[in-house]
Amino acid sequence: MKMREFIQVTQALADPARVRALLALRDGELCLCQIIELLGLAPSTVSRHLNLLYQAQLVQRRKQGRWMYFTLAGKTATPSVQQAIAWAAAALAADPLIKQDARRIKTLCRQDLVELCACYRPN
Amino acid sequence: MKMREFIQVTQALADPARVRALLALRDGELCLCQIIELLGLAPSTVSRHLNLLYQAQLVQRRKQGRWMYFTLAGKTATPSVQQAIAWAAAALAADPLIKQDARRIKTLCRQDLVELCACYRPN
DNA sequence: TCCACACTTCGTCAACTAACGAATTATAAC
DNA sequence: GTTATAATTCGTTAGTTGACGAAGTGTGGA
Repeated sequence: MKMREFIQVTQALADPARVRALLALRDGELCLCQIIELLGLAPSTVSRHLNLLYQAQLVQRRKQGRWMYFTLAGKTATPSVQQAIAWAAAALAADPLIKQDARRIKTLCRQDLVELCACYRPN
Repeated sequence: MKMREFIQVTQALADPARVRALLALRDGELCLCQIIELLGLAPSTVSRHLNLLYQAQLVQRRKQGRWMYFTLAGKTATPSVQQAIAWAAAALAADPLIKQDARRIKTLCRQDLVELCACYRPN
């Protein structure tokens, strides 16, 4: 790993919203709108955050219809990136906010995607 | 580790100069003036960088006379911090700049401290 | 006591970042 | 096609960061 990539990873991990989004993916794939709901930030802001995580190779993404799904970077990522994710997860395992997020994600996953996306829209 | 501490660590690691300074300490203690010489930055800048590393618990420091010595955080640090250092060292083991630094440090350590401090001072 | 000097703190400036909303793109439904 | 909508891009604004030099602090030597 070159310095440039290393800094990209550490910078990506140097923002609470991005770290929350990253660790929210531990239990599997999430749609962008679910992460928007979780973080409570503007869609454009969350989109930008996830793009930074993607640039840093920390997450993978796939587009399905109108939805963009994200997962943690798996075997495709370099060992250094995988270790970074493992470190973040271990370091923050006991963090109250992260634990609360984990609970909220379970609820979010039970909701219909169309309904969920509608709730952050300002009608 | 709480979110706040985690972000403090990732932010500290999100700057090339600070990462270089941190990894320069792998082979043992260094004086601030040696790190100034290594990085080629203004003393005030380097002092601030090392203070951020100290705040993040990544390094320890001790004052001896006029000199301030830094070492990597050892057993005093939390496991998460130790793992962060180990990750950074492993991830950047092959980085050209870090390898070059390691060579330069060997030279720096052979120089007299008084002489070395003198060479970054103007005239 | 005075000076030299290693380091730190402070003020300043330029560059970067995160947030938002508005406008745009792309896809699905009608 | 036309419309609705999930997501992205762009422009703006406020706050942060990294760099420097000048001034301040504290320690050791003359």
